[in-house]
Amino acid sequence: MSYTVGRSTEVAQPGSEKPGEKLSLGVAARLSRYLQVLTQARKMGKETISSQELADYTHVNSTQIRRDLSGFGKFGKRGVGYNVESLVSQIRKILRTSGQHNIALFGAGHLGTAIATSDIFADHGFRVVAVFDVDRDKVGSKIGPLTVRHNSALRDVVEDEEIVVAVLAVPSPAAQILADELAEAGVKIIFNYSDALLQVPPEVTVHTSSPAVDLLYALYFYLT
Amino acid sequence: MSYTVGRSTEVAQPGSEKPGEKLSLGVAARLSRYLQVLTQARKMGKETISSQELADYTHVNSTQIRRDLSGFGKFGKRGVGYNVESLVSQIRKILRTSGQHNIALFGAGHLGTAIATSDIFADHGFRVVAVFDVDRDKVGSKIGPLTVRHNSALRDVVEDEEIVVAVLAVPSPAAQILADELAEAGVKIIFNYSDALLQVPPEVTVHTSSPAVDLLYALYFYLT
DNA sequence: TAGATTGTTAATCGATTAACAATC
DNA sequence: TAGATTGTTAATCGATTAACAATC
Repeated sequence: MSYTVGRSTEVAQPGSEKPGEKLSLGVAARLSRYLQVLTQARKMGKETISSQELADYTHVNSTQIRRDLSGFGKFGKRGVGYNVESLVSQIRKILRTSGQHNIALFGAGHLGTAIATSDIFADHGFRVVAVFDVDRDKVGSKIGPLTVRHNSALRDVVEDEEIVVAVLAVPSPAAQILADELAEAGVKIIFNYSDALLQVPPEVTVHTSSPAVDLLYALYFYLT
Repeated sequence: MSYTVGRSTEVAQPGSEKPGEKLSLGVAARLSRYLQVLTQARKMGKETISSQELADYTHVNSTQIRRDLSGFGKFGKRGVGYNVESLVSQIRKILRTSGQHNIALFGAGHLGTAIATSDIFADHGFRVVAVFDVDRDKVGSKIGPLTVRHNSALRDVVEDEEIVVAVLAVPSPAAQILADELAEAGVKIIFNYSDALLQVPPEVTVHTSSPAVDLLYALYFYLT
């Protein structure tokens, strides 16, 4: 941790987040959120967007949005707003996620099929390159352009395709075993759709999807 | 809505979040997060949990967790931790979401089927009471115990079942039309799985699921 | 008792916001 | 030019954390 040095010697530049420094959790979370709305807006053919519009969709204060963005450069045009297309690529650059990322999907049931055939991941530069299942009846069948493989091929595929992200759409009892194998194989991020509480080594990050909890949160603000 | 009264007459008690006051966004979000982990832990048969364990799973600082909780009462036992079962019900009480809530699901495709047959919602007190689709081939078929109905029955069902929450697992082009009808029918919370940017009246809250954006966020911290 | 973990304090740090000049 | 919206300041507020006594 050496930012004491960075701080003291650094001269603040006009648009001045220090490029070497990690974004704070809050900033990274908000930038991701802007990106979500911008991607949707782009898909709907919107060309420019104001900080106020972004605020309406994200529920983040408009001043904060302008502040977050202006830390990295002057992306907007006064009196007009931000160009959607260019802001998308700027934020992706800031989040260092401009490239394509290969992901492996586990579980070829309803949820797995829904994920593999939707473009929610594709829109953000993620490509599902392999689908796995343990059910011999499913192995060999097709989901879109992909052929379902057996879990036992996991290790090879993760290596060959340089897979960093795995998505688990499997029943809870299967999730922990799979998490162990994935960590072992070198996967760094596990996106968990099951309700298992996964134990993983420190270098692996687990993100558990929990729509019901998001709903509880929304419901609280409706009820009060 | 009568908490103005509650506010002015209230005297701050020892563990003293004023019961009449709304939680801040941050506190409500964190409490929801604890609830998620606690629910998983309970399912796995865990009886007590320490603030440190909760911190490991939620990535929230353990001091903050103790602080958040102690604002509402003394729920823990020194030297032991928190009782999982009782903490779940305490937090649900604080979030005022102890009851059962009926939800309507739109879209009987792969995603809709996955949602209807999983217990991710049921575990948190949400019950899917109706599934809708526009496809005449699907209408009348069964998903678990539920019969798929045509969207045209929306209004009646929302009224009869007092539905406040709708989940949209439909293609993007259908989402906005549905959102309009739902707002009209009195639904207050729309959980959107499509990538449409929904316009709704101010009394309606939209929450758009975006796993890819969550992944981008996780990826940023892996890459840096 | 000894060890563990809570509840709480006090100090710091970062997030948030209103306001407005700059400028498209 | 007139209207709109950004970029930025300055002031406030709430979140975060380390530390430790209380106590199970």
